[in-house]
Amino acid sequence: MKVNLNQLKEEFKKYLKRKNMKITQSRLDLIDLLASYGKHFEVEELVNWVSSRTDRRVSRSTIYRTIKLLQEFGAIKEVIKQNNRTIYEFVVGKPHHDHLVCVECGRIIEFVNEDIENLQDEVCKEYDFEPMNHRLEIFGICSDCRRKNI
Amino acid sequence: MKVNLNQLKEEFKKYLKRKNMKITQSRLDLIDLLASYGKHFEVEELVNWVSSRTDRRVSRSTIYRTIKLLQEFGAIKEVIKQNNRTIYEFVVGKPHHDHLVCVECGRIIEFVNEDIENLQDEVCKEYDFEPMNHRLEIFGICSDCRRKNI
DNA sequence: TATCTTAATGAAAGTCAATCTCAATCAGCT
DNA sequence: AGCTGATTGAGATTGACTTTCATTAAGATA
Repeated sequence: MKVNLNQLKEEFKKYLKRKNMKITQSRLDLIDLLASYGKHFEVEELVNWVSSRTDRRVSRSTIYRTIKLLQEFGAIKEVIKQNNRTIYEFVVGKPHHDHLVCVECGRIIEFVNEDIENLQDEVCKEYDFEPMNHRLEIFGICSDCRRKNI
Repeated sequence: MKVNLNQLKEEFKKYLKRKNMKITQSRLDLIDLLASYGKHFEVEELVNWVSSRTDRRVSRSTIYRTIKLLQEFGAIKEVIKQNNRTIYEFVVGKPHHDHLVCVECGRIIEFVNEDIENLQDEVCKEYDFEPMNHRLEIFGICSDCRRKNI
């Protein structure tokens, strides 16, 4: 999936201006870093990865703060919440999808299902509820782990 | 929704025996307490509530340990994970359902939708994934809060 | 029923993700 | 270039949850 990073950053700059926030190097760097990380991540994992790079140093505090900001902006999402851990995903350029999570090996399988999305919208209408986002996690055992357990 | 508490406790006793665990007063008490609490709860909330009762004292540790046990047994479920908080529900005697969560007032609306369940099963088959449980949270603004904001 | 073995319990300490504090720094307006 | 207020980083703090370990209780056995 190709993401136009420059375009994304321009939109983020506009977003920051709208909120009277400043366009800082750390914030723009974090977008590059996240885009190049290219997989599901936990914040502490990202903190370690970023601090291991000599070219771009961003503190733990700023990473946490920027993650929150990028979430509001819509570039990343909390996709799995399990065992006091939060797994995020950089979602720019990806269609909405949900996740199968193997409780044995931790494998994460993404799936797209329009029908489920539509049914959710219907439910929301029924309850006069305005959805902002949602998270569907299906926990279970993946095929590999089932084979191993036989 | 009527729950046959005695029957539930008998099943729980069998479950404990199967696992070579002991049938203790605290464990049985917790089932009564949860059944009488009758709403979504957080563990700390439960700890406070239980410790405010003079008739049944159960320690924080035991509550946490028993909550985990009852989850494995299937009597309670983690239904909402948000902001480092976990909201549980006593699910005995209730059909499977999912939740709309108002991010403004915290209201939780339960809904049942067979079609969504069936589609999830199809997705799992497609990926040869054996589902154990799932959680669908739809975050948004409820009708009351939208009215207030106008 | 008394004894014995082992699991369960409670209190307190520990863990860990996440947030907060505050002095120093930087963005960006004038 | 100077000014103002937002941002940053380092470390302290919070809060949910877990672990430790000495004491207690379950429940099997005699």
